[in-house]
Amino acid sequence: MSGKRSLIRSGTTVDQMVRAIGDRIVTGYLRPGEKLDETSLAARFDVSRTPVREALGQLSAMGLVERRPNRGAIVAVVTQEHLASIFESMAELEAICARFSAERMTSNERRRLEIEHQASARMVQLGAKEDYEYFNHEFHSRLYRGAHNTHIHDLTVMTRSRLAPFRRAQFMLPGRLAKSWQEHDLIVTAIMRGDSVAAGKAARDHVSIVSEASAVFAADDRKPIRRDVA
Amino acid sequence: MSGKRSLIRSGTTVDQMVRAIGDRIVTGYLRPGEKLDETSLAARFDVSRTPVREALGQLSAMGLVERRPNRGAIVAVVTQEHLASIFESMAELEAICARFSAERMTSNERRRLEIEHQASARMVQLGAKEDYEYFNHEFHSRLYRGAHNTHIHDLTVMTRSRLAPFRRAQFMLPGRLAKSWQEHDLIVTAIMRGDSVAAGKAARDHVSIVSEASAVFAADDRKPIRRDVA
DNA sequence: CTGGAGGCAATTGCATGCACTTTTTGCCTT
DNA sequence: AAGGCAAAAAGTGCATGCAATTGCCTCCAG
Repeated sequence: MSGKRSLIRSGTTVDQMVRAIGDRIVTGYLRPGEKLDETSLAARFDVSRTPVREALGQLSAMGLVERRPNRGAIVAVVTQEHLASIFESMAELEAICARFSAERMTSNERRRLEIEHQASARMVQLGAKEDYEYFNHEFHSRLYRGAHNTHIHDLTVMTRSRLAPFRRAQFMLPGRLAKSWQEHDLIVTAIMRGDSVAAGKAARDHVSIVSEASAVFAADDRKPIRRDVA
Repeated sequence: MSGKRSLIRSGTTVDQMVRAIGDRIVTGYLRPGEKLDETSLAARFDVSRTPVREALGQLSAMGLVERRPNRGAIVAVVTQEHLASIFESMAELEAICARFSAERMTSNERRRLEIEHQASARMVQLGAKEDYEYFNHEFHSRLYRGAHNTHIHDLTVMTRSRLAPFRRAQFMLPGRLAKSWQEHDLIVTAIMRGDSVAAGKAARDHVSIVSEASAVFAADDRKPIRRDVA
């Protein structure tokens, strides 16, 4: 190989591959079921097959990629049933995070949560889906961190990444933006008054609704269209 | 390299390495902090460095191994704080599994759970720690499966494997065996009568107690003794 | 036309080689 | 004797090569 691959940020080549391929899966650019050819990927990213292979192995360990011995790797394909189980897990995990957050967030964390949440109200008014999506992501991350439990945090983030391809389109549903904000509001209120039970319930309900909203789109998502790899 | 490595069961070489190294970590044969030298491991298992590298990468993705770029891999070392967070997560996960189990187990599953649980009472009477440990493991696995949620199952099993090195010695504590059985009994009873709330609480409490029991030994566990790799 | 056997191309799996980074060792200076 | 520096040793990271497996295509028999 020749030219030093530029762009893509630091870390070892393997890490870059994990991020690069993982991103493409999580963002839905690579569809479930799509073939991940080592040679093409290597060529596409201008590296040898070795780091690509290692990356695929790690992604497989994370559940984003499915590997059939001697038969190549594909983007993990989840059955409707498995997807439901992930969503349900997500609801429970978020409930735990919210519950712990209500009990453990520092006053600083509570303040920030409230402020950012209020700020996101503006995005709703403007109907700025993209921006709200960002706020939404941040909002949930705050809950995960606010639980002050590293392992739960990791599990939750991991689970969220597995859902990412399926929940992307959720804010396309009319009125979903405002509803989402109101659901967040319930969570925030509960957390602010330290009501862990209410916070947990609100968070669980929130995810359940997202789950249903996403199910609408999941139906469309089962044509593993073959597109150029990258 | 020469002789076909025999023994260790099938799958690709990488999978074998993942299992072999993972087992040694989970069973405590390799201690947290211990260096995992690619070359030695490769020599020990009579394979080249490549599959060992891939295995280490996957184990790292699973959290069992820690990888410092250019500086080798070590068995993941968890701080007392992180360990506590894993135990706490475990308690929550088990609570979820027990709760779902109470709601969803088939009558067959309930029957088997009860039967095996009663059978394990005999191990307690005999003080057969090893045997009880096996029953214990099975018991919890039943709960995980009984939840009828693949993803929760996976998360829970994963989390359990991370705790394995630290909870090995729990049954060494005098009287722990009988106490453990009684705690199981609470869980079983609640599940049998479909009381999900009680089942969840009983499971959470059970793990919390194990957590404390293990903490006693965790203190001893911080001499990352260097022993021969395998 | 269907089903299957055989061979070929494509792709994976593992081994090896080389470059680069980190760590160690031994010498020199203060 | 302690500290620092430099060169060597060790070990990781990636590329490449080769054997083995799979999947496909063709061709032939029924």
